[in-house]
Amino acid sequence: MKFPVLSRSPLFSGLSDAEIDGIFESVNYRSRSFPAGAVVVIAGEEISSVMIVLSGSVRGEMTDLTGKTIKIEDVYPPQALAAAFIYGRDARYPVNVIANADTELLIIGKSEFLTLMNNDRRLLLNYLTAVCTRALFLSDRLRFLSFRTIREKYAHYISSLPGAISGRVVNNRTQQELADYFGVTRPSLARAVSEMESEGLISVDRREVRILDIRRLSSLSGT
Amino acid sequence: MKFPVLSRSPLFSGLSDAEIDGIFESVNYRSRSFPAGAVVVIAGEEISSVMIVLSGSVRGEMTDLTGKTIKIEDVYPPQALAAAFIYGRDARYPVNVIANADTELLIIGKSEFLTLMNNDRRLLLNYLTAVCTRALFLSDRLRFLSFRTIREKYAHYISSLPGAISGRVVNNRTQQELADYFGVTRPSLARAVSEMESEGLISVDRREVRILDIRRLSSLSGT
DNA sequence: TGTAATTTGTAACAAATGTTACATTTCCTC
DNA sequence: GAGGAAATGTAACATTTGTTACAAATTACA
Repeated sequence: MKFPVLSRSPLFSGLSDAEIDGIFESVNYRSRSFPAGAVVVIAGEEISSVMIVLSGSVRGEMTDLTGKTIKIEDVYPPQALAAAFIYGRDARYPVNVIANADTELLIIGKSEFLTLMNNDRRLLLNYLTAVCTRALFLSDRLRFLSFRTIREKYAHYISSLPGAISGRVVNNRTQQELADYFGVTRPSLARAVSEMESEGLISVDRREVRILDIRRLSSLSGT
Repeated sequence: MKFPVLSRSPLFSGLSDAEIDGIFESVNYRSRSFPAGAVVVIAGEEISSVMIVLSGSVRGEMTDLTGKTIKIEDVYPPQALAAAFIYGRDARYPVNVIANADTELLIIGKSEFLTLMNNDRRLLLNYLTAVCTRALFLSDRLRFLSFRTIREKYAHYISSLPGAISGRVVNNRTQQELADYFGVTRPSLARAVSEMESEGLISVDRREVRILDIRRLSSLSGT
């Protein structure tokens, strides 16, 4: 295979190795190597192609006006860069992308990739699944972040777990995980939960949470 | 035309009326009418088709455990319901959907619609553009909501406006709009901005904001 | 089963934001 | 230019969350 790593890429899932190879016979592509530390793309640059990490890894980084940087996330093979944004209106990279190590990228033009999807229904569905799943994820995160108080977030979270109607749910996340998910600190979450418990809204035993006062609990998550 | 309203749908943009009609000759679809107040879908229901509002309108609504509802948004013709979520893994409607008035919906199966996109590159690009643009929007909102303080949000917002490097930007939003965008109250935003001004970080004159102390301003938006 | 690592509970204080209310300024339209 | 609407500035106080620190409980696993 030309790019063996692609056989475990969700984008090419369902395609045989031979089929993947076949694609790269017919399509225009190029690969580029970047030494460790090299700038791959600059934030604000137009997204004109699909870029897939073949080896090494890259990181997304934000730069403020003084040049200080904040790392956002790492991208490893065989993931694509900013996959969910590619075909957006005036799509631009939201962050700088820097090579963590010696890295090789596979680059396919947007329009070329569109043709590929047009020709292979599986590829199309794979990409659509990736983008839509990302939108679902972002939308879900947004919902929790837009609740004002921690009580609201927690009430909503508990209410959305399976079994909420029966009044008994199982929460399989640690306080820390949940706090990160909500975008708050762990002690603040613990305090909010413990207050709700002492007010008789819920009762918590390990991972099991019982909903004692549905009405008051709900009046938190709905305003 | 069978569904004249579709000619001004972004999803069918670039297609002639005759072409749109042609599509509905060949594809399996159905339309359903709902009287005002009828439940169109229930939150959690699997998304199995593309649903486009042809006439009337529907609203997304969340229900808490006691049955109290919160309106999320209205969907008018010729918009589709939960368009960005359709092909997501285990995609389900995030909210209840209720008809505001007598409403007619055009319903096309997911797989049927996939075939349509497979057969028409313009349709495919239109849909991809819609989904990716939505992902960009959600990601942008998320960025601002995940900054802890209002100062951070504001500093980041100002820094992202064109002209920030020159130290002089134009903010075309009202305080109220910006406060909503940040998910905070207007007086709180006003206070934060006025404090930053009195500390010599920025100076504000109407819509023009001057960045006076880049270093300290940046130390806010990056941690 | 015992021990170390992880997770949770809690407290006191600081910081940030929300709430409410009202005065002032700017903008729009006639 | 006058008048009303919209937007902004500001203040006092309540509420919420963050921060830091430490003890207790639980879990993982040797």
